[in-house]
Formats: sequence, structure tokens, C-alpha cells
Amino acid sequence: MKEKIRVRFAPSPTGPLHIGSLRTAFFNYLFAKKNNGKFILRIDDTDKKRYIKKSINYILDTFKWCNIKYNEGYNKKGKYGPYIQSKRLKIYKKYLKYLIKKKFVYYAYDNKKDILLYKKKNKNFLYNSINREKLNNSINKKNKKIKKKFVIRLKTPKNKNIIFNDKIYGKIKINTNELDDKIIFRSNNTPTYHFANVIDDHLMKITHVIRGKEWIYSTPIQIILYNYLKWKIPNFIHLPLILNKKKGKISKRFYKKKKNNLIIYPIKSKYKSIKINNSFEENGYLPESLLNIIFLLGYKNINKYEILNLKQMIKLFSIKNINKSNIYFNYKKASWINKKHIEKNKKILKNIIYLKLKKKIKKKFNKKILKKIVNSIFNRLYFINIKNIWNVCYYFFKKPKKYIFNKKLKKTIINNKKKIIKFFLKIFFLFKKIKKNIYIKKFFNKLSLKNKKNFFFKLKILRLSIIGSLKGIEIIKIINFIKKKEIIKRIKYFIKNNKLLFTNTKFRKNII
RNA sequence: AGCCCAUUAGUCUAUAGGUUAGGACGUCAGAUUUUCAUUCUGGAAAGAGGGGUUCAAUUCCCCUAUGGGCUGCCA
Repeated sequence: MKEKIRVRFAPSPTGPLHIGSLRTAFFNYLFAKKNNGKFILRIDDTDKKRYIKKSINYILDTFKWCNIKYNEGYNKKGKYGPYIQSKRLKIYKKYLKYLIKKKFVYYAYDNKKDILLYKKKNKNFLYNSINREKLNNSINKKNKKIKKKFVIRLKTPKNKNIIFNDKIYGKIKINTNELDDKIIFRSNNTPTYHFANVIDDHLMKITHVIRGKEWIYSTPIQIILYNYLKWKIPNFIHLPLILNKKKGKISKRFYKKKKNNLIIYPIKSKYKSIKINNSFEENGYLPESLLNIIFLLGYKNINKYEILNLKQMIKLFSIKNINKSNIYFNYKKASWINKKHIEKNKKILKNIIYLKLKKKIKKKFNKKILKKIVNSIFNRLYFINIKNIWNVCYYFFKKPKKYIFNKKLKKTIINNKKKIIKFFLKIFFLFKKIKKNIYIKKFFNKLSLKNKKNFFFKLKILRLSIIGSLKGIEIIKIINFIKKKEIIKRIKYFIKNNKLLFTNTKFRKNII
């Protein structure tokens, strides 16, 4: 009978979860889904010093936002609980006793300062089989005469090659002489990660350990523990890391230290203790497209289709297709992927955009026109957040303060002042006398037949005067969506505020 | 400093020893759209360097370089 696949994501609550960890969680989820297995969420909170309140909540919020569901774990019922390590002390102690009895571990009474000194003297100092006897501070039995604090360290064997087969990296060989006798139990009566992790993974019947590559070097320590306990060693799958350009792996600490605007966190935080100044959510990324982006990172996508929904990702997922090398995040590709997902969800998103705009405008605005505006700006949105929505359509709601154009256009304007003013006057005439848009279209059509180049230029000027920029939706739509009075106002304002362009023109006075 | 891992265009990736080294994003140019955006067409752009093995190496081996990880009573 085939063994039931069980995987776990085991974050430590030391701050918010970034995309690197989200990717680890997601790949665990995908692996479980793909293989009809179970996905477990365990909280590895053995480090009390670095504990940050509400970290767990942030993780749960992120899972919810992304639609990642776990079968067992924190806040859920399950056979193998509790799923939070700080509540499992009794269990750890039981196995610790066994290890002490078998002399696989030992008490160490060193001063921290002494060890630091050794390390200063010799950079490559290791607290291992070679040194532990020299130091003379370590013993197999608890020494009741010494009142000093002690820790419990793992006995690493002398000069043994530990070999394991990583599902991504292949055969990895590490000699035990390169390993420290890791502390597995602290002086404050708590287990460290390595110990708690092995116990829990075994008791929770984890079959595949999928985690970041930074763990590869500590895998042999865990294997030694598995061997001492005579337990079956799970499959190891180490994922390559996502890097910041030239700044090392993405980490909470890095993000704190250097004020940078790189987006690495999925969602915004509801909690005071979790401070995030930028997130994918706030930047208008859709949950599914963030998963798609993460999925594609360092992934051999044999299928040529890159825009995938959750179902498709589950179908396509395979450990074999994960690459080995480090990954640099490409935000431009990410925004393209997001745009494609936006296009896929047109109906729902249009309504959301409409509501967001309505909220932003505050004033009463014609509903029909607002809906039309949403329709016509939709295909130029890369992100669904008010900042980006506003950037694409602000000009419908307020007159321009600045006019952005290039030197070439400036020259052409100066050379053709009279023509432009004439053109504006014609438009005023049309707007005042004829209210129907059909006639305006006809007028444009006539103009376009006369001289195309000239006409293009005139349209650019018209656009510039109305919206202050050369970029925007179709000019006819702009005219349709803004009230005629307002357009006239704006053109006049344009001429007034660009005296340098329109000096000494008779018509200028006429207009103003 | 030691150990572990990686290295194909700016970024992600294809090639299971034999290809004009393919694709995606980006970038540049052109076409369509009366202007903008979309869309379409096309261009530039890569095997880190040096040795082997082989009839043949991007692919296998070694060295160097570069990048990353680990060397915490952090996880």
C-alpha cells in the first residue's frame, strides 16, 4: 500500500511572512493537493526572544487571501496536535530522556564567553567530537554539584559522511567533522528547532519535508537525530531561494534594516505589532496572480501557457520541474502576469473598480458615464488599486495643473499658433451650437480628410489642453465623458497658462 | 576562513552529447487604431573563464572566477 503523503509548513512567528516563505507554503500545498495528501500548518515557536505578536494571524490572513487551505494544524482539529511547539514540551522531554539515557547527547557547562573566545582565536572552531573532550566541560550525566547553567548538545559522530538524496539537488554529502554538536535543549528548558522539528515531523507522520534551501546544511544534524531515535528519515526537498539583487536572500531582517520599496510581503497588516509599508495587495495584485507569479519563479513551465489559475497550477505542479539555481524576482513580468489575470476577471473587477472610483470622487457623478469610463480604462490597468486606477483616469475629474509634453511638440505649437487657435475656436463654436456628439465626429472626420499630419497634431494639442498629458483614452471618448462647458473652460485655461506658446496672437485675446 | 550548492540574453526558463541555442517578460523598430492603450509583425540580446574526455560538449569531469547558503542557547 502506498504511504499517504503528508507535508507541513512550519513558520516561526517572528514577523510577517514574505513571498519566499509564501512560496514554500504554496509548494507544500500544491504537492499535497497533487498527490491527494494532507497539508499541515505547524507553528515553530521555540524561540521566545524573537517572538512577535500577531505573526500567526498575519500568516493566517495571507493564507485566506491567497485561498490556501490546510487540512490540519494550528487552530484546527487533528490527531497529532497540539500544532504549536510551545505546547509540546512534555513530548520533547520524553524523547530527550531517551537520548540522555542512550548517551547520544550530553550536558555542556561552558560559558558563552569562552566559546566566543575560542572562535576568535580560531575562525574555524567547531564544538564537535574533536573539541568537546578538550574543553572538558561536557559530561554524560547531569552534575548536581555544579550549579552552573547547562545546555544539552547532540553528539555528532567522528568523521562520518552523511549522505542524503534531495529531490531537487540530488546527492548531498557532508562530513560530520564539519558539523557542530548542536544545542538541542536550551538552558531555559526549551528545545531548539532541530530537535523539536525532528520529533514533530516524525510524530505528525510527515513524509516530505519541503523547505527553503537555507536548511540544506542542517539536514545532516537532523538525520543524525533520526538515526539515534531509529526513526524513518523523511524525503527532503529543498527549494532555491529568492534573492534581492546583490543583497542576499529575502528576509524579514533585511527588509527592516534597509529602507527599500521592494514589495516582498503579500498583504497589508491589520496589526500594530506587524509593520509593513508595502505589499502586493496594496499594490493592486490579485491573489491568484500572486500565486501564479510565485509558481513560475524558478520553475520549468513545459506548458507554454504562463497564465494559470489555481486548478491548472495543481495539475501542472511537479517537484521535478523546480530548478536549482537562485532566483531574482522580475517585477515587470509580475505586473504583466497581473494584467493578464485582471483581463480574465473582467466582470467582477469592473464592479470593484467602479466602487473604488466612486469612493475616491466623493462628489456626485453621473453613474452611466462613470461606468463608461471604467469600461474604457479597463484594458490599461496593470493593478487593481485606487492609485493606479486614478492614474489612468484622474483627468475626467479634475482639470490639469501641469502640461506634460516634449520639445518637438512645443516647437510645432509655436510655429502653428494661429492654426491651433482657429481650431479651438471652431471647437467652441461646435460645442456651443451643436450638442450632439454625432456632429463632432463628423467634424473630426472632415478635418481628417484634409490633411492627416496636421490633423494628428491638432488632436494631440486638443488632448494636451483637456487632460494635460499626451497619454489617455480615445479623444472622442474624453470629449463624450466630460461636460462641454468644462472642456471649454479647460482649453481656455490651457491658453491662459501657456502664455509663452501663444504670445501676440489676436485670437488669444478673443478666447480669453 | 572552512564547508555545501548554483552558473544559458537585463530577468525566468527549453535543450535528457549532434539545433541556424528555442520560448516568456522587458527593450528597440515597424504596421493597424483619425490621437493614446491594446493587438500584430520584426530586430538586438546568452552558454562565466580555462583545461580535459569524445569524431562531436551548453550538456560529462577538473580547476579558477562569480553568486548564494550555513558555520547562533535564530528558525
